[in-house]
Amino acid sequence: MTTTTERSARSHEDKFTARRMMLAQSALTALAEHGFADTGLREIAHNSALSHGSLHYYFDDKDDLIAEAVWAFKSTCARRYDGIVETAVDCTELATRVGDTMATTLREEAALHRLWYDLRTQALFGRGFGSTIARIDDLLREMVWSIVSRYGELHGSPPRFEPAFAYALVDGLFQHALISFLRGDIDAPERLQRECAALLASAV
Amino acid sequence: MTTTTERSARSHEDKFTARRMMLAQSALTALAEHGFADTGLREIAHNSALSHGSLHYYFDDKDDLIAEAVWAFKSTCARRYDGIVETAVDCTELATRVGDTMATTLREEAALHRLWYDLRTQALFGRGFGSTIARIDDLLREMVWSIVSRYGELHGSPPRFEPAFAYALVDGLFQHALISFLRGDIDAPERLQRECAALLASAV
DNA sequence: ATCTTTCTTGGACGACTGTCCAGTTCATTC
DNA sequence: GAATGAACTGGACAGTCGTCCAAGAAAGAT
Repeated sequence: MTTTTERSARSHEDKFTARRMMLAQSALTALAEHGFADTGLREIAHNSALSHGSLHYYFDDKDDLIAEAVWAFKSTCARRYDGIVETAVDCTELATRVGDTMATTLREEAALHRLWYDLRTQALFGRGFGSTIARIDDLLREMVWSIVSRYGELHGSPPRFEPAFAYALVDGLFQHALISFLRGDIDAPERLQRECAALLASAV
Repeated sequence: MTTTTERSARSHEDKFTARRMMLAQSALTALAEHGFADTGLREIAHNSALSHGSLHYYFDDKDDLIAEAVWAFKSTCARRYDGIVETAVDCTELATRVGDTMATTLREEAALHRLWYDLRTQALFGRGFGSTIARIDDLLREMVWSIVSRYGELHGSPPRFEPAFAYALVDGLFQHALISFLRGDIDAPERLQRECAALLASAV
C-alpha cells in the first residue's frame, strides 16, 4: 500500500524533476544562442521563470545543469532514426529517409547541433559533464551503426565498416555540413543528404 | 637606394612581427592546455617574457592574438604532407606515409589539435577570428585533396570524391581518433593510420 | 649628452563569473 | 489558523575577464 507520506514524497520528486527538465530547456536555448563560453547562469535564469539563485536548488553546479540540458536534447536526437530503421522496406528508401531527416534537423536545429559540438569539445578539456558527453557519443555511434547494419541487411551484403569508423565518417559529414550551413551555404542540407546516401552506398 | 629611416623602419617592423610571433607561440601553449574559455590574457602573458599590458601593444585585441596563434600552428600543419605527395612513388607508399604522419601528429600534438577544434567551434559563435579559421579550413581541404588526387594518379583511376567530401571524412576520422586518444585509448593513433589507408583505398 | 620615439609595466576600471546564503513567500500538514 | 518545510529571491562574495592608460625604462637619433 502507499502511505500519504509516500505519495507526497513521489509528488515532490516528480515536481523536482519536472522543474529540472524545464530549467534544462531554458539552459538549452540560452546555450545554443551564445555558446558555452558566453552563457552565464544569470542569462539561463533570465530565459526561465526562476531567478539565478534557484539554479543551485535544482542542480549541483553549472556542469550538472549543462549535462542535463545536452542530454535532454541529444538523447532524443539519437532515437530519431529508430522508426526509419524499423519500417524501411528497401535500402534506397532507408538512405533517402535518413538523409531527409538529417537535412531537416541540420536546417531547423542548427544552433542546437552547434552547441553539441561546442560541449563535446569543452569536455575534452576536463569539464564535469564529460561523462554525459561520452554517453551521448555512445548513443550516436549505436544509432549510426543501426542504420548502417540495417542498410546492409536490406542490401543483402554485410557492411564493411566498423561501428566507430562509420560514426566518425557520418559525424564528419554532418559537422562540415553544419559549418557550411552556419557560414551561409544554403545548399548544405541538400548536399548532406546526397553525401549520406553516397556514404551508405559505399558501406556495403 | 635605402635611406637610414627606411632601414630603421624595416628593422622596427621585423622586430614587431618577431615579437608578435613569439607572443603567438606563448598564447598557443597556454590555449592548448586550458582551452579558449579558460585562458586569459594574463595567463598567456605569464607564459611569455612580457606582461599582460603589453599584449595590446602587439595585438588589437584577444581575437587578433588568437588568430595569429592558431594560424602559426595550423598553417604549417597543412603543409606537412606536401613532401610526401611529391616524393611517393606508388599509392601504397603514399597511404602508409600519410597515415604514419597523421598518427604521429595525433600522438605528439594532441593538445594543439584539441585547441584547433575548440577554436573552430568557437568561430561558429561569431568570434573575431572566424575568417582566419575559414582560411585554415580551406588550406586543410586543399591538403586532403592533394593527397586524394595524387593517390588517384598513382593508382591510375580518378578519385570518386569531391574535395569537400573527402575533407569532411578525413576530418571526422581524425577528430574521433583525437577524442578517443584524449579519453585514454592508446591504440587510437594506430587505428587512425589503418582507417586512413582504408578510406584512401575506397576513394578510387 | 640630450631629446624622441619605441617599448614595457602594473595598476585601475567596470563588467561579469559561479557560488553561497539570509531572508521571504508559498503550499501543505496537523 | 498555526506551524512546518519546501521553494524561491536577490544581494553579497571573492574572483577573473578584456581593455585602457599614466608612468617609467630602454633604445635610438641628433
